[in-house]
Amino acid sequence: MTERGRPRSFDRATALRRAMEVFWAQGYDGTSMSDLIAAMNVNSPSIYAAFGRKEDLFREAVALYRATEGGRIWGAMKTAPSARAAIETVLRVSAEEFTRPSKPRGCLIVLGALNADDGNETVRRELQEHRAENMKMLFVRLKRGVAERELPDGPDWRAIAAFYMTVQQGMSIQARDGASRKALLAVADCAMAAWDGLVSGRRNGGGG
Amino acid sequence: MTERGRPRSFDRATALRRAMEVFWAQGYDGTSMSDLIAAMNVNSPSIYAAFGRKEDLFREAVALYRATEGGRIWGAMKTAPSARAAIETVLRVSAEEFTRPSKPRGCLIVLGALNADDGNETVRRELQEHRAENMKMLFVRLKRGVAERELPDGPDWRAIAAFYMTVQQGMSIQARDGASRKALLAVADCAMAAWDGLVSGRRNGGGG
DNA sequence: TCCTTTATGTGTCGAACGATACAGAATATA
DNA sequence: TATATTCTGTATCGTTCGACACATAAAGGA
Repeated sequence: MTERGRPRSFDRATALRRAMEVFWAQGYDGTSMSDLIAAMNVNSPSIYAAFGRKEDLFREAVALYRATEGGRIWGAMKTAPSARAAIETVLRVSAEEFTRPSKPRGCLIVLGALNADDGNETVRRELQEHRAENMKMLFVRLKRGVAERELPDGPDWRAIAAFYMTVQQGMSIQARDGASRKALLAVADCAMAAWDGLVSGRRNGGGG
Repeated sequence: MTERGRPRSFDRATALRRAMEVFWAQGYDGTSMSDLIAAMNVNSPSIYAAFGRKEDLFREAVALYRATEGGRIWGAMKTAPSARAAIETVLRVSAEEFTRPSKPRGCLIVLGALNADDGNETVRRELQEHRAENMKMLFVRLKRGVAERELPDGPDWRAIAAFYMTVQQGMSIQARDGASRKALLAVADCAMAAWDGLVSGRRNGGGG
């Protein structure tokens, strides 16, 4: 009852990682089966046998991305000593991951499928749900800070979570456009400059 | 020497506007000639005769977008009474435009062509240049504030311009994901909460 | 009226798309 | 060795893609 039949001639994990990188660089629609065949170095019948349809392969690539890159970015949500440190770390690690040499720039979850096409509606909605989960994670971390008396109860924490999520997502576009790691870290610093004002409830400064 | 030949049976400006909306909603790659034929209510040979290739039509649609939507968003850069007001207005008008009912959500310049495909490299690079122009416009407005003694000379204005550009671009993704107008306006407010700290040179607040 | 010019609708081109049929090769089990 | 099972490479399916040939229709100018 071990493995019957002809053994697989390629390493499934390696092929999946290569597929992930292609999807990451070119998006779901922008990646053709020809691209995958070339990158994975596996012929199409073997791809279909091992991973199912293109949509299934993409889903598995997204899962791998979330387990690796995503883990590096969002891991701080659980390990950081404070809500503020958690958010700052997410932004700073994002800046680093989005500009890692020899890896695609930006985030697969953000850039993978933004526009609705004929056959990508399922995939697009799934990525959208992942983005919503990330924002929720941020919101929950802030509310935890409130519950633990680390943060005050006044501010609109949902709006603040949306703000930092917006910055983190915008960084993907900046990275795609060639922004340097240093530039993205500076953007993260600017975003954190809003923290004190947001926490203290002063939504707008009075400068002019 | 007036118009020779059979007159055009459709209104060119109307057809272009409809093409713009389809590109806006679905992106360059996500929009097929069939989609355009249906939306413009014009057969393909007439489209090619009036606008050239799909790429040319997209370029003209982008120009129309920049002249209309783009003008509403970025017009404040020249009319606002201060650099701060200019940026705040850009963000707030973006929030409104990106969530206008019966129009596609988000920004065509940001969402139109993010991923590299086979034949969209030119289009992608042009949108990227438009995004860079917008950031430069923001930067120039800030430097003008410095030159006019409205703003101090110390801060890293390039980083600050990149920050607000990142927020504005991130708002496109939020809008695509269904964020309400109110939510996006709150994000804009949060971004403006960073202003005083950024201008005064305190990059990070000390909270914790 | 006849000719030139321009636009239209039908139909279709070659290429690329995602997805498989099929026969043969390589393994475990009987 | 024989059989069942699984994977591999070749070749191709039907569809859709962007783009265009062609004949015809509708206008102005001679």
